[in-house]
Amino acid sequence: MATDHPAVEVLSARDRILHTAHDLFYCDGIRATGIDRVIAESGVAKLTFYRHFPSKNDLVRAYLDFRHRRWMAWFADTLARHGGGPDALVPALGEWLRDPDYRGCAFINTVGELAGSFPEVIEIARAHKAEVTAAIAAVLPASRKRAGQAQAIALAIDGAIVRAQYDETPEAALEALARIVKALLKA
Amino acid sequence: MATDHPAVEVLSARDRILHTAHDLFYCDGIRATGIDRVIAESGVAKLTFYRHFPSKNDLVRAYLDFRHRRWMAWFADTLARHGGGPDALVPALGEWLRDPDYRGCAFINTVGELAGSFPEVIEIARAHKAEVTAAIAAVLPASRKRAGQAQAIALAIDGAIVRAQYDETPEAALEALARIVKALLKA
DNA sequence: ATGGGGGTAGACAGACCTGTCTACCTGAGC
DNA sequence: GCTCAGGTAGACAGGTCTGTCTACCCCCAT
Repeated sequence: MATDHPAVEVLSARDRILHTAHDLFYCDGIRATGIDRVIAESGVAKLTFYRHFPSKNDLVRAYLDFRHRRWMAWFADTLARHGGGPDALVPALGEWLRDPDYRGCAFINTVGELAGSFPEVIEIARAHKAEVTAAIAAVLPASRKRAGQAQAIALAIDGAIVRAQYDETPEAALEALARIVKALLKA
Repeated sequence: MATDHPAVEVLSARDRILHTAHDLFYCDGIRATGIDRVIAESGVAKLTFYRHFPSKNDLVRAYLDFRHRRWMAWFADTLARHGGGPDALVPALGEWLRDPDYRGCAFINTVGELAGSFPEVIEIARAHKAEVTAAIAAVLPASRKRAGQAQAIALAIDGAIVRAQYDETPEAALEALARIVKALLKA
């Protein structure tokens, strides 16, 4: 998930805010990150910030949208790099889970944090996961069971994502995930 | 997960605080719940609160410990009610995921919310999940593969827990979980 | 009967939160 | 040359957060 962006100076104010917010929200959590900090670290004036994002919730929406695009592109690319078949799934995920900046799934974390006060994030997460499931289905062999298999693998991936967040290393999660994928595709 | 407690009046101040904090933390999130609200809703004086829990993090620790005991007891009981074998797993989980007050796993949510500022919750979550995995292993048939199967099922359960949090109903998650459990135990 | 442990009520400090507002600057297009 | 869109800097309001502190009270065991 290391996606290099162009040097900060060439980005528009809006993009600088969005990149900064992404990094802070993903790493520290949304509630833990004050608007003031986003403003300070993106090197923008307060008025400029509020012109682009009238409220913090607008920024949260933009953050999740940005994250969604970036993650889907990374996922498609990484699956392709690993051959684009069913065997690409676990190694591709492994790259992410082993990233030192890994902090879990932005959507799962945001739902856990904000669903109570900002329920719209639930729908956003559901839409994201539906696209992930479709991307998984696309690498599975065509068969009557493909949709069900993709659902089950997507669920197991969510489990691996969460487990890698509190285990000391992601290896056990990857091993369990591999076992599940293998059992599902054999059945 | 509906565990009825004795009438509020007979509880000690500490227990009243703990029950109130549990309900608010679990339902609304920890950061979203101010100490003042816990104090007001548990009907206790501020000084009393701070005598029992010198800081909010102490309350968080107590909340997770309380939740852990309550959940493990509920899980053991519910597995037993469903026959205590491998086939008890999905129906037992189903009872939880279908509970109208269901809001996901307290430990997963807390890690997502607080890991950045209070890393101790990661260890607490890991210890909780290790006990859950042991409880799962206890209902599986003895075999060379039992430990690995229990790990994989525990991971799939985490996935189902998360998925049921953002899906409109938990049924798809339960179906996918059942498919995974079946495939793993056949293999 | 009296001393003290544990409780109540609530003011207060100081930090941080989101969001508004004023005043000024700069550079590109007309 | 002037206008104006879009930027900067930062004071300010009003709320909420955690945590401290004073002052009082009540019940029970010594």
